[in-house]
Amino acid sequence: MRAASQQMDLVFGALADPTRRAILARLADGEATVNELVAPFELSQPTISKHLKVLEGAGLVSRGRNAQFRPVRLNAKPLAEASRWIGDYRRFWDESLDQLEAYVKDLQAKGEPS
Amino acid sequence: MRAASQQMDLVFGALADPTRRAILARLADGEATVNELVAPFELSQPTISKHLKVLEGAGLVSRGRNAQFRPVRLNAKPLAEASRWIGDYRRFWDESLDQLEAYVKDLQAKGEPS
DNA sequence: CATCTATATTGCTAAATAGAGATATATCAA
DNA sequence: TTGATATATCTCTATTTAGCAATATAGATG
Repeated sequence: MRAASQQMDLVFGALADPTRRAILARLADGEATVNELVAPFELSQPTISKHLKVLEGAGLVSRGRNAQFRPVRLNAKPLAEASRWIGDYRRFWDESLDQLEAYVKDLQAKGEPS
Repeated sequence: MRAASQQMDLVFGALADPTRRAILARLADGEATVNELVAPFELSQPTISKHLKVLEGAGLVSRGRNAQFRPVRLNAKPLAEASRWIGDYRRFWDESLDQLEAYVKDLQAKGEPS
């Protein structure tokens, strides 16, 4: 099994490209053929196929078979891991520092809240 | 102002490297000097400095000044954006397939385009 | 079979990246 | 001032990446 950290490298690396994020956004509306994914971009078909390979390597899409089509569908599971990783930093952004300090003091004073 | 999409390229690109993720994890415990960040790795100081530049370019860390030290501290705000982006896909992983299908059917019943 | 369509693969180039060692700069301390 | 420490910058190399055009393959259809 691939180390979790390597998997994160692949997932975040895949998300680092705007074309690939746009492909995922498109796939959120349902599966698509490669040509359907090529259409909105001014990029060649081989280039999109390469992006799809990166997404597939990260586990973010999977491919089917339907005659000469290889429909692409979203597989969001790896995003759950990525979300969890980022979530560990939530306390650093969703409260101002003062509020965070107050919150921590409140925790210490009262015990476990929601 | 930098386009939001470019900012995401930088943030996800920064997170795609395990050394940089480890640096952020370390900074969650408080600010650190460059040498303190070098110590846990078998990487040279210039290499860590380069990673810090990438993190700074993504807005994920900021630098202070204290004598000859340039303390590095976490700036998690850009992670909020990244989290929001990923969050748009939450419904694809935090519900069972049956529930997802029900959700899609519900959308279709309400006339939401696919 | 011949051909058309969908997609993958190959081979290339240019640019970006991670890493190193050497050296420069800035500040402190004696 | 001299030297020590912290960090940045320069220059180089190897690897990876995004992109393209050309070509190969797989399946449908005339």
